[in-house]
Amino acid sequence: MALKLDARDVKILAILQQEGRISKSDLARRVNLSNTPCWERLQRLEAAGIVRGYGARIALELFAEHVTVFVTAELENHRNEDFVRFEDAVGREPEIIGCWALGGGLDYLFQVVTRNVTSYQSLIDRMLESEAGLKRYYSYIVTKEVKAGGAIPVELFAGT
Amino acid sequence: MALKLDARDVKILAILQQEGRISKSDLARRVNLSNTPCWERLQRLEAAGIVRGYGARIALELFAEHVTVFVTAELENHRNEDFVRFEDAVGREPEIIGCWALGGGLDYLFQVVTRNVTSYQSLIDRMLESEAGLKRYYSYIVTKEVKAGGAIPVELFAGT
DNA sequence: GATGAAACTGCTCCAAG
DNA sequence: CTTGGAGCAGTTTCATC
Repeated sequence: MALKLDARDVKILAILQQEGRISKSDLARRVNLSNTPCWERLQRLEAAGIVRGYGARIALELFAEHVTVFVTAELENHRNEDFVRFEDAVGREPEIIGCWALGGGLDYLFQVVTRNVTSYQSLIDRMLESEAGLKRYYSYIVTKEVKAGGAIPVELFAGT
Repeated sequence: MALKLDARDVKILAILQQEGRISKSDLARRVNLSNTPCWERLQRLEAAGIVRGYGARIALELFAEHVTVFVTAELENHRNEDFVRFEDAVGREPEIIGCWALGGGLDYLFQVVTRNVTSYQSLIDRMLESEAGLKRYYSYIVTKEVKAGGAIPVELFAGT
């Protein structure tokens, strides 16, 4: 690991995950530090890339019909270049908002957010016709988001 | 849908998803608006709950060993109260950072971030022994995050 | 919608303990 | 690590076009 974090650093991360636009003086108060050292800690965390950036959480359901689909994928071949090609294809599709390589029988799981099942099917057709190397896939349509944007439980990793 | 958004609102959302801590005057410049009307739009978006909040993106891999696991779950029973009980159990576990109800044969998919496979197994044991109603599950260990924290492609939903 | 400005709050850096 | 503060930048509200 690049950096050793103490409990205060971890608390800073936990707060920022939930309240990314908190003012730095409020943040300092929340971790029982004065302004300056808290600011320096945050600088270090950002410089080290541990805080990768900040983003707004958007409630898409409030202004647009859409579908979320999880897809398990198996590739035709399993040479290194096949994985690279598939991952490039995934990177080029903005509707694929997450993708994970898996151990075991399946190669990948990815998450699609798109307008409707028709546009979902277009995406899959594009993946099949391109050189992505997708062999078999299975689609799981999401009917309800039970828990989303759940923060990483950074507290679990304090002092590791 | 609660609110009608025009192309500028959507652009504001797209920018805020990626740069949640951008200053409001910079944001105004980016959408070719002056300070005041841009600020009013953002107020409306936040008040309507479309901007749900802001959060830092954390690079956990830079400071802690951890495992990510996706789990498909099937419940013992399928009465309304069974779903409620399971979803409550999910809500109580901070290591479960995402959970989606699925159409088709499987009931749920959820995502776990935890220290190691031992702590993952503890979580599953806890779910099995509790009244969550978990019958069958399958674990997919993540070996690589190919694409994560991918923003919702809000541009797709402009003018809907 | 644009502009300009006033009053305020917060940020960044620095000095001194 | 603390406090205090100087100078600056960003925020929010207002009045005017």
